[in-house]
Parts: sequence; structure tokens; C-alpha cells
Amino acid sequence: MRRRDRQKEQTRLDLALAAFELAKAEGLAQVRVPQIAEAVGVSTRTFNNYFSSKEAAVVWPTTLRGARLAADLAERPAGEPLADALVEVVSDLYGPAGQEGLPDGWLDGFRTLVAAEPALHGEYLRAQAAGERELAETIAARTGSDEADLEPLLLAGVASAAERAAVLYWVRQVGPSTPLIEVVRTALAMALRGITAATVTLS
Amino acid sequence: MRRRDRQKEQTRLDLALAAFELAKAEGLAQVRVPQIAEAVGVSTRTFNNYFSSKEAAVVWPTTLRGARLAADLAERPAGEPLADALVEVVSDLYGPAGQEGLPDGWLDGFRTLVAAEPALHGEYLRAQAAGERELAETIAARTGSDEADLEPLLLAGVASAAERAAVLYWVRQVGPSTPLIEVVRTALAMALRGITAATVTLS
DNA sequence: CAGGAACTTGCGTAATACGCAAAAAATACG
DNA sequence: CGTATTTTTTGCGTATTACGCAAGTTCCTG
Repeated sequence: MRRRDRQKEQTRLDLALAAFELAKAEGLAQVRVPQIAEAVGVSTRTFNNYFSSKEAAVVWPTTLRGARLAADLAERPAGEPLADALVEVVSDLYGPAGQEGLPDGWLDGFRTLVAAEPALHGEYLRAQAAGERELAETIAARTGSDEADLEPLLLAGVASAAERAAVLYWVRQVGPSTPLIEVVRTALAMALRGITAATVTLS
Repeated sequence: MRRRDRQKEQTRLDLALAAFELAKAEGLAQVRVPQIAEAVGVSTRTFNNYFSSKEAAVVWPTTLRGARLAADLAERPAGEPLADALVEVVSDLYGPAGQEGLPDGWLDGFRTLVAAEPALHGEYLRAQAAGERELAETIAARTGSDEADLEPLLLAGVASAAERAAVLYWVRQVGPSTPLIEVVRTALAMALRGITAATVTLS
């Protein structure tokens, strides 16, 4: 029962990475679904059992990273202030530990590819949004907020937005680059200060 | 030159609203592109000159609203604190003035539809992201930041995230609803307090 | 009102996504 | 150890779609 699941996830990741490599090499538009399937040794139909489009496949690791984010937050010491925990957990995604399970240099290549391929933007944001939802749930669990509170949604959304902004800033940077992980930390710190400081209740 | 453009934009909006109405009535998956085109009286091929998918069509007004957001911010008095201006401008989108050019009740129907149709999420987020970019540029122009600064990106991202979080919160709300526009104002105020207060520079 | 630009349209085609049912593989169980 | 059962993969058929291209139509400009 478990071996099966692991094999499935491996195949899913294989397909995702194959799609990514091909897109990087030839441009996403030139990549054909059968080509991806063949690279992994499965049928086209099987590819479509795992992913509903090549875009979804390319972006799959983003979903994984989102899940890892929530999981990491859940394991943070309970006493730690939430803002600090968020900064750590998100910026860790951009450190060496955040690349686990993915090939070397994946993150850089992925950023480049997404920037170059507008066709990926929708699926990419979708994947991020999924992670954001998980994150909001974890935050709610941690702070003991009501399931339907505004704060967890806000915190997750803002953290996610700060992460995106940091990456965007870093990509556009021209001069000597501040390391991405530093930019991420700064952006998160700036963005989170507001929400965690204020305690506002809706009437 | 201008009459032509106006007609074009009208057609584009007609197609978008037709797609929306049909999706609302029959479910997006049941709607066929030729059906949308016919509803507006153009050929299928013309539909695809305007939009590259039915999803993109349904979501088009979101793009318009994003553009309006940036335009509105540009017209705010220069003296006004940026955070205040952002709160006003975003929450105005959820007031009566924000519905201009769209049919009555569009906003409610749209929210419901997007919530019900995962196939729209990608395009929806894409449209929001486009608005976010415009907003960041307008903010940069307003504050006189360098084109490549982090702050404008962060502010635009956080404002956008706060808006999304507010809507999500409001949708899930069970009890007596706080008016959406109030939730939006609160969320923005909470989220923005941090960034605008802090002045952090990257090393 | 003639010349030309912009927009629309029909046609052809490559690609895709998914339902369905059969084959194959993995696992559980006696 | 072998068979029954569940899961996964696969092939096939098909409805739909997106877009290049070239011809037709509309509209503006001088």
C-alpha cells in the first residue's frame, strides 16, 4: 500500500522534471505531450492521468514546495513568534534544504523558465495559491484561530506575496546581486511586521 | 482611429460577458466557444482573435478592474499617505463606483462562479497578477522609487494579497456578513501597516 | 471617392483532454 | 505458493480547441 504510493509520486515527479527539462531545452511550445511521456517511459494516456496539461506538469514541484512550507511551519517550536517562524520557513525554501528532492540548480532554471514562458504563469500562480491555502490552515492551527478567521488568510497571503515580490525583485536586479535568500528574508520581515503587530477585530 | 478602438473594446467586453453568463447558467465546462461567439454575433475565429480561451474571456473584467485600480491611484492627491490612498482605491473597487461598465450584480456572480470553477483559478490569478504589475509601476511613479526597487513590488503584492484574503474570508463567512467593502478596508489596513511603517534597506 | 489599413471570417490542421473498457501489474490473502 | 482482488496503465475513439493563413469585408483617410 505504501510502496505503491511512493512509486506513483516518483512517476509524477519524473514526468514533471522531464517536462521541465524539455521545456528548458526547446521552449514549452515545442514540447509535445507524447514526448514527455516517452522520456519517462509511460504512455501519453498515463501522462494525462497524472497531469491535465504540460503546464501543470512543469509547475508540479511548486506544489511540493508549498506543501513542504506548511509542514515545516507545523514543526516549528510552539513558543516562537509566528512572524519569525514564517520568515525562517519561507526563506529556508531558498536555502540548500529547500531543494531536497529536486535536481541541482532546479530553482534557478525554473525561475528562468517561468519568466520566459507566459503560458506557465497561470498554473504557477495556481500552485502557489494551493500552497497558500495549506499555509493558512497551518497558521490557523498554530494560533488556535477560528477556522474562518481573517488573520490566517491574511498572513498566508502576505507571506506568499512577499515571497513573490522578492523573487521578482531579485530577477530584475541588475547590479551585484544580494543573495535571493536575503531578499526573501527582508521582504517577509517588512511585509509581516504590520499584520502581526496589529490586533484588529471586525465589528 | 478612436471609434474603431472603442468598438473593439465593446466587442471584447460583450464576449467576456456572454461567456460569463453562459458559464453561470450552464457551467463553464458545458459552454462551447462557438456558443459564446454566436451569442455576440461574431464568428468563432473572431472570438479567438480576442481571447485565447473561454477562461480568459470570463476573467477579462478582472483585468479591466486591475487597470482601473492603477489609474485611480494615479489620480489621488499627491500629499495623501500611500497606505491611505491604497486602502481607498482598492476598497472603492468593491463599492458602487467599482462596478461601472459592468452589469448589475456582476461582482457577486463572478465571485460565485470563480469559486465554483477551479478551471478559472489560473486565469483569474493571472489577471490579478497583471493588475498587480500595473499597480507596482504606479506606486513606483508616485513615490519616486527607482524602477527596480523592492518596496513598490511589495506594496502592490501585499495590497493584492490582502484584497484576495478579504474576499476569501467574506465568501466563507457564515454568520451575519460584514459588508465586503468593510472587510477589504480592514484587511488592507492590517496588511499595509507593516511595510509603510518600516524603512528597510538592503545591504 | 479612391486607396489602404484594420478587422473579420472560413478553412485546414495539429494538438489536446478525457471517457471508457481491456490488459497488465502489484498486492493481499488463503 | 498460487490465486483473487485492487490499482494502474494503456489504447482507442472522439469532441474540442487554438491558431496560421489568405480572402473577403468594413471603415477611415486624404
